[in-house]
Amino acid sequence: MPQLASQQHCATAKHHPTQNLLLDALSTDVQQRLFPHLELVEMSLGKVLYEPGDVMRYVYFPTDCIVSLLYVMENGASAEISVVGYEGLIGVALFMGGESTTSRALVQSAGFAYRLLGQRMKDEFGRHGELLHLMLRYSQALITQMAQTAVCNRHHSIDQQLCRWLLLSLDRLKDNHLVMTQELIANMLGVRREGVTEAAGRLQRQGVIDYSRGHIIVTNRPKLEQLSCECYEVVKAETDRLLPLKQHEHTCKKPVLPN
Amino acid sequence: MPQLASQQHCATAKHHPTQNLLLDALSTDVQQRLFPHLELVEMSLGKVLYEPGDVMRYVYFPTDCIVSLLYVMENGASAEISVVGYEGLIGVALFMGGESTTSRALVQSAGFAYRLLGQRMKDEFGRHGELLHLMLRYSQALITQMAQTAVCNRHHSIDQQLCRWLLLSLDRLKDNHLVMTQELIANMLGVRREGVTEAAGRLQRQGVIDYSRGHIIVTNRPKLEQLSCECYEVVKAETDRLLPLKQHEHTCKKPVLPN
DNA sequence: TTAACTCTGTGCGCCAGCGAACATAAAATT
DNA sequence: AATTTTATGTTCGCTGGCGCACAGAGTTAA
Repeated sequence: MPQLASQQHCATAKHHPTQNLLLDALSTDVQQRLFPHLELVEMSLGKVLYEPGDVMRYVYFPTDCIVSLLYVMENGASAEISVVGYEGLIGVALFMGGESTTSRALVQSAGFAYRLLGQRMKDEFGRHGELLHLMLRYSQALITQMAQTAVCNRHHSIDQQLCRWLLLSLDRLKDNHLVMTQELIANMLGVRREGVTEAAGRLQRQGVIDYSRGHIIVTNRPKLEQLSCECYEVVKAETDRLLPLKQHEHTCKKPVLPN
Repeated sequence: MPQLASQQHCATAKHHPTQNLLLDALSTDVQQRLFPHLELVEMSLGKVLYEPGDVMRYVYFPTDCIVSLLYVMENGASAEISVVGYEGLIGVALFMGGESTTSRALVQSAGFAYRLLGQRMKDEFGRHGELLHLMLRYSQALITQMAQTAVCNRHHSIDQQLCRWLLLSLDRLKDNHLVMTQELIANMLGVRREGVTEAAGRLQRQGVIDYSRGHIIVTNRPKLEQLSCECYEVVKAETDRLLPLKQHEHTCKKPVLPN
């Protein structure tokens, strides 16, 4: 009964490594070697994957969660450096060689991820480099995102940055629905909560988003993109260039996508 | 006459690849394969190594110049993402796999660098990976610098940022003397020229620096470090951790170094 | 139902940094 | 020596974002 088997497969395949774009982009050869070593883990909101200086043991490949890399200053204030979802991985420091970073990795939107022992990944690098080259390209995309975050922090208004941030998050979610308080967004952007309240209020009045108590729904994505600064588009374009694998429509995504 | 030979060596070795810390850190084995392919090039102030999107052919290993990686926005405003001197290289995108970046590389302080054809570098990667691993570690240090730039742009005053910037530049120079107009510093920091004038004035009055028409001399480095935000120290500490090779005192450097 | 708590809204005074306009002063050019 | 160019200094009004304080309003717990 292949039909039933298939169904069963579908059931267990509610989670599958290929839901992560990087894992999906690998050749079946590499996949077959690697996938047996992947471990599905639940990523609950607020979970800390690593703290600054922690020696990382695993790299994480999100399937449907979002993780923020953020830096926490001495006085406790914080700023998000970059954001990672099903298109990427957490833990580049493991193969970059540093083993740890100065930032903290925090689950920003709950879901799941596959994790892989750092050593296994390095072992695979030795084989013939396909995995390594993919990881490096992803790293460059991440670098681009960090660079643009720096630019955005310097030059753009909270309103623009909120738009950028919403778009980045949206791209990593299945639908237009974001579970996130203004307080948390403020932490990510490194601004006051009140600033986010005002910016969000303006977006609401313009009919771009709908929100209440920790739930944000984007109702007009084209407008959101228009209101955002160039930073979102720069990062997106460069990421697409570096990792031309995004065809794979994540799930039932984007009822309101342009182009 | 080894004495004379040594002298002569010194003369031609006014420029030598090992003046770059990364090249210096390689095993003699790798050095012997690589150095013959290095080409000494002059890096004049304002020279552009690459523009956003340019396909890079060479990687550059500075010996005594400083290069800024900066992003130029649609409206022409700019922001420095990171800064590279004799401790690093320009062109990580070449081996990361992207071949190009969204940023521009601009010579900020004139001097020299050795350049290497990208393909040669990749060829060496295949041999046994020592070069690759070093490059990756450096890349992570660069990532740290970018991340911290983002944080700094968000949270710190122009005064603090100027201190950070001066320290970063100073670390890459032979002496305490910086050739740089306030206008250019403003471009790097992504702020107004007037803002830099005021901040520099305050530093001058505090006896930390001495400047006039494009020349800045740091007279009290400890004070400068004290006035800087944490960002400088974070980057420095992490870079030292990732690349423990800096022993090699560049030249006649740091008459006013603490610790 | 009441009470405690969490999330959002709003108003205040404050200040860093902006943009613009202009002043001085030190090179560089003639 | 006179003139132009380049670098720095200063002022002024404006505004975005900050810190603070507090007021609803929705949610959860008792």
